[in-house]
This record gives sequence, C-alpha cells and structure tokens, in this order.
Amino acid sequence: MKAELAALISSALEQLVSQGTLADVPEAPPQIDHPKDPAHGDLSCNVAMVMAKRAGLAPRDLAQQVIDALPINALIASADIAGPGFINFFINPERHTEIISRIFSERSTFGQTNIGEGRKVQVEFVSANPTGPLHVGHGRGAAIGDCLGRLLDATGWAVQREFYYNDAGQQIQNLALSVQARAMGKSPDDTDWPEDGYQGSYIQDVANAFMAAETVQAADREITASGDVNDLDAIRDFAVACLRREQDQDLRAFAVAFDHYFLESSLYDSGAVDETVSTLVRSGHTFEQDNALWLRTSSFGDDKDRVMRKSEGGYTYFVPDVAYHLNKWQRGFERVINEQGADHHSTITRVRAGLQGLDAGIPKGWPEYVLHQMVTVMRDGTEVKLSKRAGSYVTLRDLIDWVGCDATRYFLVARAPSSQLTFDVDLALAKSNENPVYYIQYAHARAASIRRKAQSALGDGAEAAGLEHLDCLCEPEALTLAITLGRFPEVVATAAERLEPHDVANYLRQAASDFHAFYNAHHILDAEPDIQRARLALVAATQQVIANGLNLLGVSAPDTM
RNA sequence: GCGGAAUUAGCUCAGCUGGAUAGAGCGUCGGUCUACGAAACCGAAGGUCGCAGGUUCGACUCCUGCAUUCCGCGCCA
Repeated sequence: MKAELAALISSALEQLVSQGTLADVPEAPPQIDHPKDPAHGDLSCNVAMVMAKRAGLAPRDLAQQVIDALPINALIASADIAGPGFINFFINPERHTEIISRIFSERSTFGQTNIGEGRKVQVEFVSANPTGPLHVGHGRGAAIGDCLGRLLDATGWAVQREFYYNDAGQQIQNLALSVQARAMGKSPDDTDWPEDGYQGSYIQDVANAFMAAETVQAADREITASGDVNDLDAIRDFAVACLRREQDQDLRAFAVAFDHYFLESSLYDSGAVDETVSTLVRSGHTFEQDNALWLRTSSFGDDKDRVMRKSEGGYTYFVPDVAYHLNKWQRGFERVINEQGADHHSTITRVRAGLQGLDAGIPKGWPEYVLHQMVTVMRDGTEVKLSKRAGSYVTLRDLIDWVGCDATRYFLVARAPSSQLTFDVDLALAKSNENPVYYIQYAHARAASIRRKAQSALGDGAEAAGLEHLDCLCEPEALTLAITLGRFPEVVATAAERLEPHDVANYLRQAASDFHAFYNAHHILDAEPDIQRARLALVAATQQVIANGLNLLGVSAPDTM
C-alpha cells in the first residue's frame, strides 16, 4: 500500500516537472509514514516540505500542486494538507480489509518475506563455557539470539544457529580442580581450595556423580566416570559432559535449539590456530616484544596492540577467536551475527582486527554483533542476587521455575538489547492484566473461543463466507484492527533488518489491544449474518497474526487458558 | 584516565534511524458484565525527553561539551 502510494506521488512529481513547476524529481522515493494521530489520515508524506526550497514555493502551496497532479486511482479516498506542509492521505476503507483475505490464504506464512533470498547467515549465541549453569544473562542471550534466528528465517535467510564453547582452556582446568577438591571432601573455606575455583553447590553434585561412576549423555558426547579421584583428565571430561548436559536441559526447557556446537579444542586439533598465527606473521601485522608475539590491532582501530602468544608460549584467548571466525568465513556465511553480553564488547575490535590482518578479503564490519546489557532480577521489591545452586548468580533455570518458559522468554526479549533490563518476577508471575504475556495470549485464546462457538453454531464455511462481506467492516475499531494486522509483515521485516526482536513484542501488545477494543465495542456472533461472518473473518485473521507473532518470539499461543 | 552503552511520566520501558499536540503498560483516581472469555474495555490525572550550546523548514532523534549510572580496559577467558 505504501509502495502504491509512493508510485502515485512519484508520478505526480514527474507531472510537475513536465509542467515546469519543479526542476527535477528527487532521486530517493518519497518518504511515507504512518501518522500517530488518526486525524492525520492513514498515510502521510513530507515531500512538499523537503522540495519546497528548491522549488521556490511555500511548502503548503507545493503540497496542493502535488495533490492536484495525482493520477486518478482507486487507493486514495481524500488528501489533505496539514501543519507545515504534510500531505495526509485517507485510504479507501475496503483497501484496509483486503488484508484479511491475504491472511486467510497465507496462514502461518503471513508476515514472511524473501529479503534474504536464501543467503547464508549464522547466528552465534549463548556460547557459555561448560563451567556452570546458565545464568540470566545467558537467558537473555538465548531469548534474543533465538528470536533473531526466527526473524531472519522469516525474512528468507538460510539460518544456522551455532553454540561455541571453550572445552580446553584455563577455566576448564579450574572446573576440574574444583570438582576434584570436592571429591576429596574439601570446601571453599579450606586453605587448600584451588585458587579461582568454582564454589557453587553444583560442583559437589558433579563430584558425587563422578565418584559414583555415573554415565552422562550430553548433546554431543557420552562419558562414563572412572571414579578415580586422582585422574584429573577423567574428572575434566566428566565435568564438562555434566555441565553441557545441564545447559542442554535448560535450553530445551527454554525452547531453544542449536544446529551446531563448535568446540574450541577443534581449532587446536585441526591446526587452524597455528595456521592463523603464521598467516598473520606472514602478512606483516605482528611483531615480537618482551619475548611475546603481538598483533598490531592498533592499525585496525584498537586503542593499543594486543599480545597473541604469551612469553610462556600459550596463545591469548582472542587468537582462537580469530581462527574461529576465519573458519566461519570459510564456511560461506555472507553474514555472521554474534549475540553476546555487552561485557565482551572489547573483543569486537580485536576479532575484526585479526580478520583484517589475515588479508582474506573479509569485509571490515564482518561479523556483526548484537550486544545485550545486564539483567537484574527483582522480587518482592528487592534485587535477587543469589542462587542456591550457582552460588553467586541467578540462573535461567531459577527464572523458568519461577515464572515459566513463556513469561521468561517474553520479558527477556521485550526490551531493546541495548537497554539494561530489570526482570520483575512478581510482574511476570501475575496472571492478570498486569502481565503483558497473558494479555497477548488472552487475546489469542479469546479469539479461539469465539471461533469454537461459531463453529458449533454455524458449522464450517462461515469465516470464508465473511471474506465476501468485508465491506461490512466499517466501524473505526474494526478498521483500526485491520490496519494493524496489515502492518505485520513490515514489522517483521524491520525487526529483522534492525536486529531488534522487541519490535515484535511491542507490535503484539498493540495488536492484542486493538483486538480487545474491537471485541468490547462490537458483538460478533450476535449480529446480522453478513456482518457476523465478516467480523468472524476478522477474528480468525487476528488469531492467525497473533499466533504468527508469538511464534517469532518462541512464546506459545494457547487456545484456552 | 580511555573506550562502549545508557539517561524519556511515581515505576518499567517504546519512540518506526529528522516530522505534526512525545506514547504504552503498571501504579493512582473514576466508570463498564442478564449477550461471544471482565486475565477485558472506556475515561482522567501525571513530562523542562539529564544539562548547555550547535546544525535546519522542523531535534527525544544528528554534532560538540558537561553531569550521572552501568560495563569493559591482563602476556585472564
């Protein structure tokens, strides 16, 4: 509809050029907006204000000339000039309700577009090291990353979801030592407790399982414990498997699935890390100093150079990161989107610098990053900081246990990633109008309920029959709702383009609100047959759009509550 | 000190990348169920968009400076 109007306006501008009123047509298509105030029409255009200066006309005069030059068409009911020179367009009402027929034919695919044209994109998210349970920050990353995957999928990209984890470094060594210490009956208060050891009570559980020689099955491995407290390698393998399994279970409970798990150790095993280092040395972007090997990251925008190989011989963490991202590039991803906590933002410059240093033709802004800010959890008006299980932080599992998967997902994804998030447990728990999740789900359930009643009273075909009577939908509440439904594909496309899933959450609240308002203003089943069927079609379309939107968030759309 | 993010109603947050009188939910106050789900709806009050400049037809949005908060700043990951 926007595009159609834009074409009409362009044609009017060309007409003015041929009359000599304007010198030339602007290169960009005219900008068209949805006004906030319904009195300002359905769509508005600012072209007269933008062009006024060059045309040597007052904006309002130019606006009038544009309106006069518009071709005859079936789209526009009327056009006004308002404010400093806006042109406000009122669309013929039947154009608003045609969308209902489209929703009927596209069903669960309504809202999808093919902007991505099947090109490959990878979304890497969560990527927690297997040293403890997932915490709320990981939960936010899981919700945002999964939703980004769904959005990119819905806009025609070929999406791979990847989870990267460190299974070989110092943190894993600390984990193994902590489990061993627990297995030997030590506690964090003891003087010989490992330095930087993990203190949560889950370490004791892992130690007990190891000593009992249990077998664990994680997504990508199965390990049976040896029970030998002196075998640190066995303890390490077992502990990693245990915590991987626990993270898998948390993610499954959170309705998040990955296509691929990538192990940091594989980069060492395959020689990719050494190869990356020698490529960087060959490219001339490195130097030796203080018995260490440095990368000149400062020539790629970093504020200082970084050590790649420490004087003791080991690599710093960002070297495998560079090798990892080279691997992603070689796998053919046109785009890679890394979803991470904002506390890791300093790695962005280093990874990109390393990739540039490889001279492999990788674009400067590749990969892309979505960073989320911290999450604090509030309950009973105070901040919750401790989890029994993990010790120092609230876990994702805690949240799911308290408020359920749907509410957890909704709350973690409903705010812009760049905003710090306060998770209000009491609000998420409320089964009332205070809770936006239930508000939206309630709209869906209410629509489903009406359709069940219609089905038993009228049988099949009533909704489809309504498509023949959409001109009966003339009340403001019905038209407002239909217009909102029609915006859905644009909302999905914009959210995917901007990598901001919260747009979808906000849209759903609006759609639910418009539906509730329509419901309260007009009877659906108790109406004249033609009107009844038309309204029923609108209800069915609404249910479909809300279901499609909730699906993008990974939140369920219940028929009854 | 340097870098990143943020600052909008009592609280939690949107604000479509520069548009019209800055919006929503919660909370507060007042109304709506003998009809399809009241987990809903309708209305009211509530603002110096952190501060000060600048850019232009027009700034919450862009630029500069300042203030405050959070996060980073290791030959840790």
